[in-house]
Amino acid sequence: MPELPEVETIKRDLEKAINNKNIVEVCVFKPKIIKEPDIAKFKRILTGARFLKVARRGKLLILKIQARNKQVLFLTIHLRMSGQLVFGAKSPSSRLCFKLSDKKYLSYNDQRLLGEVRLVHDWRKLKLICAMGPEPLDKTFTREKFQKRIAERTGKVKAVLLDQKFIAGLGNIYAAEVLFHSRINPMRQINTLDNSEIGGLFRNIKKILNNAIICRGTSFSDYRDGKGNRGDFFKKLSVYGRAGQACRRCKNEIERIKLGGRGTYFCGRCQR
DNA sequence: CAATCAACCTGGGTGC
DNA sequence: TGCACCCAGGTTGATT
Repeated sequence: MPELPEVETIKRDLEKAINNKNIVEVCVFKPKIIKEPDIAKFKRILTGARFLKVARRGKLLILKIQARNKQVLFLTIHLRMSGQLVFGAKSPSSRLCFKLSDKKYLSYNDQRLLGEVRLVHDWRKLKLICAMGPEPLDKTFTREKFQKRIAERTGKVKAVLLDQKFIAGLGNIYAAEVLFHSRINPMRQINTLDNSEIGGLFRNIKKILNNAIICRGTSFSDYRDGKGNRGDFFKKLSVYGRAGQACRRCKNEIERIKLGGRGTYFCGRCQR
């Protein structure tokens, strides 16, 4: 479900909502999503702990916490396909729920149970984080670095964009949108891109992710922000989910194919 | 190796 | 109504 703009939106919402609040009670409804061997210990450590900060790396949410014994820990949450982290009321689809000191609830909802919650001393040591590519919106992620990374890769351009080791945070929606705006066919081998195509791809990654954050993400079906609301970027989608509809640029029919097991949308006339 | 596929899950939609 | 598919913002590991 959530890609970088959605996770960033949740991060910003939660930062305002839960910072400096204490956890009064921890309810675990589906232990499966908690990737810790001892659920009782997980609950024990978190009960009475305080939220200090919310951060994001790629699609991973990182909640900095201080336990009762003053030890600093990190609750990491990967929402995968259908996870939601919502502040406010209790939810019937809740899998894990924190009752906070202001009597409100922070609820982790996840219809498909594919999400992962961990409690760690150092989030930087997580395998997922160690393997993760650069943050696309970071100032240190330059066109030169992007070009260099492309030069050492092979395979279809869309598959590379989806690879979190190549770049962190792009998913199926934004990879499709970035390729449309860059006028590159998703099936192109990445080593056939010329300099101007690489430049366009680089600029569009930053531009589209930034625009999507401004719109508070894309709610296609079940994405919700930290307050339980939908995101507005779906109104701006050019290709994702638009199979059979007219290309906004050339009026050709948008195609849908399967690439790397994922639904892939593109305009066969605009994207070469 | 690159590409494909199944697995992890639940639930909504569609067509017979 | 029922049933048998197909689909879904992700990731990983096995196989060809």
